[in-house]
Amino acid sequence: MKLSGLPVKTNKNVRQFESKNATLLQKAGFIDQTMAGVYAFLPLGWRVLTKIEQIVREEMDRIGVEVFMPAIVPTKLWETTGRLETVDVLMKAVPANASAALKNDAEYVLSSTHEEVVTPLVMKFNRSYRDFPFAVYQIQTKFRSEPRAKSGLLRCREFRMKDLYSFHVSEADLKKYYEIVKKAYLEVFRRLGLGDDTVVVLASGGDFTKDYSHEFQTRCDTGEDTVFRVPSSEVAFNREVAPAKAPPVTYRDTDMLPRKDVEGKGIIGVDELARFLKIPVEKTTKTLIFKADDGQIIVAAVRGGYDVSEVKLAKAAGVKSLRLTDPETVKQITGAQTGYAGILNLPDTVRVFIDESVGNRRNFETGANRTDFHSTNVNFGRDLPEPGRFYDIKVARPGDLFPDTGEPYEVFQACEVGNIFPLNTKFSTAFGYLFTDESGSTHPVYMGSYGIGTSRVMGVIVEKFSDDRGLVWPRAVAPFAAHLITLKGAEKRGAQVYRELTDSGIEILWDDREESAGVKFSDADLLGIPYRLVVSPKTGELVEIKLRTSSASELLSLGAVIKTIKADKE
RNA sequence: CGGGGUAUAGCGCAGUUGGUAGCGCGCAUCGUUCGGGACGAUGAGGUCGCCAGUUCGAGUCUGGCUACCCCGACCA
Repeated sequence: MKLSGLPVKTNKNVRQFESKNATLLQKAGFIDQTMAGVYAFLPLGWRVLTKIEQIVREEMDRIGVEVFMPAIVPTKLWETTGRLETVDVLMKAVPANASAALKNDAEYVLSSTHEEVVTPLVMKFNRSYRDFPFAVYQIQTKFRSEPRAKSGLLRCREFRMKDLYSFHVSEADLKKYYEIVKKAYLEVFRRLGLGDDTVVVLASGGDFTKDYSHEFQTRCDTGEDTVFRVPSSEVAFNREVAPAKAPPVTYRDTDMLPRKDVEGKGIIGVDELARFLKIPVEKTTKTLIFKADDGQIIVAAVRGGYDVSEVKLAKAAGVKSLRLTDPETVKQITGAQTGYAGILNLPDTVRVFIDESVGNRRNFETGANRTDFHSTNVNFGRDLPEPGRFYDIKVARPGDLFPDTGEPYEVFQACEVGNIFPLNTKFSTAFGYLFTDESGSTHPVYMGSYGIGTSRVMGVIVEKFSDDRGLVWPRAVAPFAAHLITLKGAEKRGAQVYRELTDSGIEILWDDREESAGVKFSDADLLGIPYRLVVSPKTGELVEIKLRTSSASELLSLGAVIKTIKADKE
């Protein structure tokens, strides 16, 4: 392809965004922002995305069959599963004006995922145990009304995703296939050049399952997830579910001191409180009061500096969901206004969950359950009974220990590039998808769903591989294998080299513009194509070849250049 | 959803106490350059986000809205 033919130019002066991918991809003319979280893919960007998706397609074709489902679907399907009301990023398409409404006043869901489409689809055809297992996948545009789109391609409202759905007669068969998908995904990320930095992470199963789901997380400082990896094993957790043991407190109190109730009006929040009481934060206790979906009141306490994990707390309490209670309920339960809740003198009617980080401390602080007052030098066994058991209901933080082995976690930021879910029978039950077994009786179908965010992967690759001069594409996803620059005085030779390279099957981008050498070189760096070839009056019958990742170039014959580039293919 | 910032030429930005709008890049024409974002000359290009208001007069002041960017997500 000739660069002069591209209807897109690089832009020397684009705005600096926080994320490299947003800045560089726009500077190099790979994408263009239409609105927050919505981008047009320009010729070079589209080629990259297509390459990423082709790799995904090749690996998915080994374990499933490609289909293409609609993006706008009837709201009824989402009513059937109850998710029309619960998925908080779901968007609708509605008539834009009165005359459109007059002709067709229907509302449609803009799909954010396709369980609601694929389940009724495949149940039309597959009802016998003989039809199972099977899996279908698609690569498609998805819509999610993110409250805050950000970081270029990493968090979009409209984005590209590969979604695979599998169907099974038993949970055991689903689990077997689930492991096959896991392997296929790791192969995808290896081929995309992300293999060394992508780990399988245990995450919350959400509504679908009590078990963990699995996320594929790529190390990336711009990523929004925090991964807690156990150094001595392959186990890693998303922060939201990482089991955590707090490190021992660092202050040393040996004797119990007399308990004091200290007036501290308006002192709310552990940092302010610790300063006010002149005690370390780790001596304070944070107490939160929740109401479960079934109405029961749940009091949760963690050591100061920690946050309560609603996911862990809900699991420990055996409830579906939790919400912080309103100030009036707080007052009823603690007898104090919001801000002074503690674990002393709580009524028997509430369930109390005390995190293990609260234990093993002498003379700690807790809210006095009395407006304006905080209790200090509190001790279990004296001021309140030793709890029957301590829980793990805190959000893990760096420095925490993996409870099973006691070793500190390795903690890093990462970006979720893939996610696999055992759906079990949630959707088959909602849609009444039953299969008939050998004996003629019917059972719900077991399902799994598996996603890879292909446009997000493109952003992650930029975050990881770019440098201060521009993009650096791994060979497998680069828009072209080589970038040919012809300098003034070598136009004829350049055209000949271009033709021969093209004929040899190498994907080549030819900068045939009448620009200065400097512009061409810096654009070549910016576009980040793996090989740079230069033909100039100086190179004669030879061609200069240089890797984007290296500063050393060499002069080779055209034949040797072709050989070198071809030999490097994956 | 809460907080902060921004909105002026295709892009990035400046614009003083309110007085009729500017720079750089890019674009067009000509000339000189040509292995690391070259230079000179000339030129085109703007309802200053939208709606109200104050004023003789608003890019500038006031109110409202919208969009974009950043930070934070009920933390007792």
